[in-house]
Amino acid sequence: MNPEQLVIKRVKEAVESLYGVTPEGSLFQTQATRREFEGDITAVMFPLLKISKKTPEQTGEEIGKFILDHCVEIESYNVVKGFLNIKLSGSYWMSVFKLISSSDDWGQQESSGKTVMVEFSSPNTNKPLHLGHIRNNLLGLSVSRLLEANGDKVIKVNLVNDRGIHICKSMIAWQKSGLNETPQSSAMKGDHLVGKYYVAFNNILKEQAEVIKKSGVSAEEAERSAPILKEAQDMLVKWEKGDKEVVDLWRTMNGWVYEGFEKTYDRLGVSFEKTYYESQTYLLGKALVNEGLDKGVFYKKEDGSIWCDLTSDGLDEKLLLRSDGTSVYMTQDLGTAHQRFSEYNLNEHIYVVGNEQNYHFQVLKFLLKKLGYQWYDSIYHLSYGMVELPQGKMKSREGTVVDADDLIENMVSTARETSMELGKLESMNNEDKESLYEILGLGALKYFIIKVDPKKTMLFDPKESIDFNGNTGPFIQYTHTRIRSILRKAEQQNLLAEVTGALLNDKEREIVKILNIFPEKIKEAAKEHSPALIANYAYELAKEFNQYYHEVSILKEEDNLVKVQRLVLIDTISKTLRKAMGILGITLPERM
RNA sequence: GGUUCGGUAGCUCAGUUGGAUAGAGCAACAGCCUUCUAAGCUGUGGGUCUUGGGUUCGAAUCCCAACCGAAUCACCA
Repeated sequence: MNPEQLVIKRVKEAVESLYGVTPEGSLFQTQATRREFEGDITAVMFPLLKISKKTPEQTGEEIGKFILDHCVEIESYNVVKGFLNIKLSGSYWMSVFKLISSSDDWGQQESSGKTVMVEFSSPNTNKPLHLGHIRNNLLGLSVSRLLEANGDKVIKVNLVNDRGIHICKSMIAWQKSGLNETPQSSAMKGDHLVGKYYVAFNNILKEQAEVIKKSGVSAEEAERSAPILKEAQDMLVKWEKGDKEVVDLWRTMNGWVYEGFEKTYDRLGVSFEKTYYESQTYLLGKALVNEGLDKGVFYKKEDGSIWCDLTSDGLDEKLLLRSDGTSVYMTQDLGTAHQRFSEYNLNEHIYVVGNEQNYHFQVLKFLLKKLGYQWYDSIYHLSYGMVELPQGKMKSREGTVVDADDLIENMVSTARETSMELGKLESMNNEDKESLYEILGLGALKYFIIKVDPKKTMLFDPKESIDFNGNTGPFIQYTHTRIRSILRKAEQQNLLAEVTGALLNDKEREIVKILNIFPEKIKEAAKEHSPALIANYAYELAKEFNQYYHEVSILKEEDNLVKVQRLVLIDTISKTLRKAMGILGITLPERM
């Protein structure tokens, strides 16, 4: 039984026996005892005063004495103001320790029977991934793993925006260059090559607009009437008609982008069970709109466009089909949601999408509700904040966008430099070294981003991100290597790790307490959809171990029973760290 | 203007059923390596938890209002 549950049960028994009443459960409140006081669990007396009709101190004393006399699990108690601090017995904690250390996958929850779809990444195919996408991908990945740890079946999906005017822009610029560049001929990663032409398009557009502006029209009007934009629009029309030449080029250039994305995904450790392409889904949803029209929840304007009036819900009117009958973004999202809920038996559908689309998802849920689909409430928009730089927002026009591949490369280089400075890897071959730098660089990047609450706008300071000290991924990785190093030496000495029942000291007891809350932490984090909670947990555990490491010696401990039991403890810590960091997609190395 | 989300140490962030003297990291300063890996540990300084009301035995946390900041409210996606 959990310490909290145990204490609540015992306090309840005490209240019943002492005061002859059975109060409602909400009156029993516990919390972990603060460090400055002696004890493990603290029962709060204030809510019980109306029953005891005594002062907080007297109530605490009476209940404390009662449970001390009647329960073997309680070792001692003390009362401070209205707080009854209860210290549980060594044998109680020993039984907890045995339970945890004997688990082969501590923290993992049993199957919930739930199926959850997580959509994330969702890139456009006209330019490479940037820092914002990294936050999206890391969140999607870690939330997926978190839910799996929580016992859910997770289906990771990607919805690639592979069609539209933006990709036509890259195509036009590529055609106009006449260079026939390919990733092979240019030795560029495919997504970067296509991105280069997207930039080229915008440069030509700007030039043309400048010229037109001289004839006295506004800057906006000038851009709109630039010939190259017309060409892109014409190309989109051709694409929609299935023009062979255009479609072929579109396929080729998108193919380059996918090859490039694949490399970035691989490096990040991101994968999907299924990838959807907008070119195949953008017509979905029209039937649903007609359905809504029939049901009278949507309406048609004189020009033929179809809308939904959400003003009574505090929102605006929303367009669902254009007057020419073509669909908009929302139409497609209605369609894909419907398709997915029909195809899979989903208990939840999570969309990892930036908070600039909060309104969109709010509307989406209202529309589905109006259409009468019960599952509208199973949609969860995991809305995350923007990533800002010290100089402010990333702006592609000002060239302040942090490219994903560059960033990863920088982090790995920093790991390489730091490792070489410290010089602890002489015995390692080059291949192993390189893969270690990869693990460290990516660990630093991932942890840096995941540790902050998803919904908060976060600041990405490059200087801070390459600091591998303090609350960072490499700190936790380092902690792990320390443990592994001890365990390797223990193996060489043929020491058998074993729970011997040797008395746990204060620090060890503290560590067992932290290990013990890991399953709860996973449940809580899953409920909140927040991998950040797991990151903070891993940090707390790692910090606790490092203090322990400095306090006691493990291999030099003279009492063999204590020594071999400590090996079990640190092994359990290392496994728990691996589990926690594994949820975040971070690998813990054997040495560094 | 409407909607949504934020405001905690110089900086970046924890603090989630309301609980004791609000915690970490970075930066600054002072210590600790013939020792199981110093990417570590210990200590010092640093706070009107944006402001003002309210509820409560008790509020960073809940309610109301104001202020500041972000996003969004397209026949774009």
